[in-house]
Amino acid sequence: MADGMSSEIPRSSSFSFQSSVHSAHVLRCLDEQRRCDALCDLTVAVESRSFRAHRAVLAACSDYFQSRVGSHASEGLIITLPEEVTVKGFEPLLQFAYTAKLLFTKENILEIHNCAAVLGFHNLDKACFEFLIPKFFDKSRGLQGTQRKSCCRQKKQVDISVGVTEDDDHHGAQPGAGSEMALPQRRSSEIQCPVAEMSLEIAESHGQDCTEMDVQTDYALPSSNSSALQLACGKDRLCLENCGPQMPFPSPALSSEGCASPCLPCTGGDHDDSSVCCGTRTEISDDCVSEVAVTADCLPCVTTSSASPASMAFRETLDMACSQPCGPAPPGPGCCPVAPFGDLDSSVVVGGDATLEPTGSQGVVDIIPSEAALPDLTPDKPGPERSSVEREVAEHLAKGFWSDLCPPQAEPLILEPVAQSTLDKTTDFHWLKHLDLTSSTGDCPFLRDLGADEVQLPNNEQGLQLEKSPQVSSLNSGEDSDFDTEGDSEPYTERAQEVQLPFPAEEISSLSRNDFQHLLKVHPLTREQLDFVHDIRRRSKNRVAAQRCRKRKLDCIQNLECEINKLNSEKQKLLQERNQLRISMKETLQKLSGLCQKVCNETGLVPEQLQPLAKQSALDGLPTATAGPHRDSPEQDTPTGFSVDFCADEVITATQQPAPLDCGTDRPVSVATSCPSPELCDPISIMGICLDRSATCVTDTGSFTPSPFPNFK
DNA sequence: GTGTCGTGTCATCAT
DNA sequence: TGATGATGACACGAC
Repeated sequence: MADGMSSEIPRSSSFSFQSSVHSAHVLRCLDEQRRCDALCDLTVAVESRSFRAHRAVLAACSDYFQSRVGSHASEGLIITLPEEVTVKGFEPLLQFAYTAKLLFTKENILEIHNCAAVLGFHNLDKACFEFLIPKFFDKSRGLQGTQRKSCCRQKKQVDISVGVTEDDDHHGAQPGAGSEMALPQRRSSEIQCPVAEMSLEIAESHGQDCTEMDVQTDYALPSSNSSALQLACGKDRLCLENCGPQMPFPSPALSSEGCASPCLPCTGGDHDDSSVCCGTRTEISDDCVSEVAVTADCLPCVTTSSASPASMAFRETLDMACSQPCGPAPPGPGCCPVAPFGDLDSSVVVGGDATLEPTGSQGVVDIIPSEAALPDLTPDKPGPERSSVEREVAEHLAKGFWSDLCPPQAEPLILEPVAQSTLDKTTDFHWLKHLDLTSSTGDCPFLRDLGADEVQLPNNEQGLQLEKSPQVSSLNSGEDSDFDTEGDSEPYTERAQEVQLPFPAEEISSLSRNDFQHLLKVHPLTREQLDFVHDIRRRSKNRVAAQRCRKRKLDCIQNLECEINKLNSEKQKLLQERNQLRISMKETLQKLSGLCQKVCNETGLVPEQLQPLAKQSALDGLPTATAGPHRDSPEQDTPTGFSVDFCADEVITATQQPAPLDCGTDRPVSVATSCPSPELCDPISIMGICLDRSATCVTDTGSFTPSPFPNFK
């Protein structure tokens, strides 16, 4: 952790894990190929440098590239990036596209951010600025007893409750004391919090003084790698404002407790003066004089309250990004998987060598998803079908955020003794128990993104009452609800009434395993009731599993279709390349033929006489660049005499190809392309080939080898 | 009437 | 050993 931090998204399902491993492997291979310039079909020109890459990779994670390469099928595509994109900012993004790891430091973080905005790296905001930061705060849950304040109050400053680091062990050991007590020590220490770094960068860019850095947050952010960040953020005051005024809260409890996601998409409503829709608001100080708002998703929306040149420039950059087409990215803006390939384990490495120098100006950085920029997230536009991968990621995001944002103590469950003790062991989304989602499950941005609106939570009117914490583990399947349709629930309800269940039938399938067992313990059931309960539960689980399975199948089919298209385009490109090589070879042979004829005319020799001459020249030690190891083998003493094995062993020799070379087949291509370079080849031998073959080659316009894949054209 | 599609259910296997 | 998830197969209803 000398200069970076990393965070990975945990995987909760075997499918997701396997996919991530596969994706990671594929990406590693692609990255290797990119470094070797293998199969690269795209050249990206940035400033004075050029980067070779695979268009599919870049298009997969960048709206800009998707729009650019989508309409270009020609080979050798060269994309010159806008001036706003710098090498400094683009190179980490390119690495991010292949490795899902973003390496950035204080020096280049803003450039990366700008480039990401311009290029539409819609994953970065979620992967880094929205996802990583809360993850860093994970261990701050240890101080849940400390101060928690509403994030939706008018004054958006709440003291952060982080402190697991050694530093905070000293300063934050006082429960309830909050971070304010430790602020003096924190301010002068090194900062490694990326948000704080960004804020400082912006503040410094404004060239204004900031005598006090207030780092405040509204909640304890989750973090899996928090030491350095906590050290940093614990030394600053970071305000992560997450609740927009139009963000309805699931319950009054949540409203008061400040439960929201840092990347909540806009659900509609007007934007008030704060422009805080549902993004992450990083407030450095109260008296900041400038605000820079950046959308959390691919399309930034800038609201600048000052005319600071730096902020204006930043805004212009982001405005340009706004103009970039988001493209028909499958997940759509704002709902992209965290990693470029969605299922990849998203690791974001944060360079942490920055030092907090409280000399910057006051600045407010709002990371706000604009409503206009998130059309797909509006309720009236449900958007495309979410893949299981996206669902997994969103669930993780939701789990990571909401579980921390909604403290368990806020709404204790009736089943609390068992549920809480086994909370971490279960695989269901028990974290949702801490939420009061009775108002609308769509209030969770991640789940709403997945169509969780369709989930109807149990409406307990009898039996066991879980008034404020209904079980919604059925959200595990997203929109799949065990009783999502009245037609399905009626038979259960009727049957439940028949067997006189002491609790709602809905809970049978909605409860987690431990809760369910506890429920059975609490309510002694008859054999009939027990059978019914188990049957309901089994079928419900299986129904959900079947839905997931089918979704996965569809996703696989879609992925395969994309793969086929990709391979098709790749094949077309290779065919064109081969055709050009053939044309080039023909031209070369024609030139050689002409030269040979000229030599013959001048010397009065016939072409056949040149063959022994060439042979003798070679045997006499006439310089040939790459004489093959078996050059002196008697096999070369053939009537044709001229060998092309000087290029490489794998090159087909003339003796091994007694039949006349047909330029319309792969053989000439093999000869031509196997030769490292013309100057490395024996010109006399080439001339011999030319003499032997030119008659048949020069008139051939070339023909393609029949494809082994008839459908791939 | 028939084919297709979506969905639920069962059986089976793996974890 | 039981619970759970994944998945193939089948049935059924809607269109």
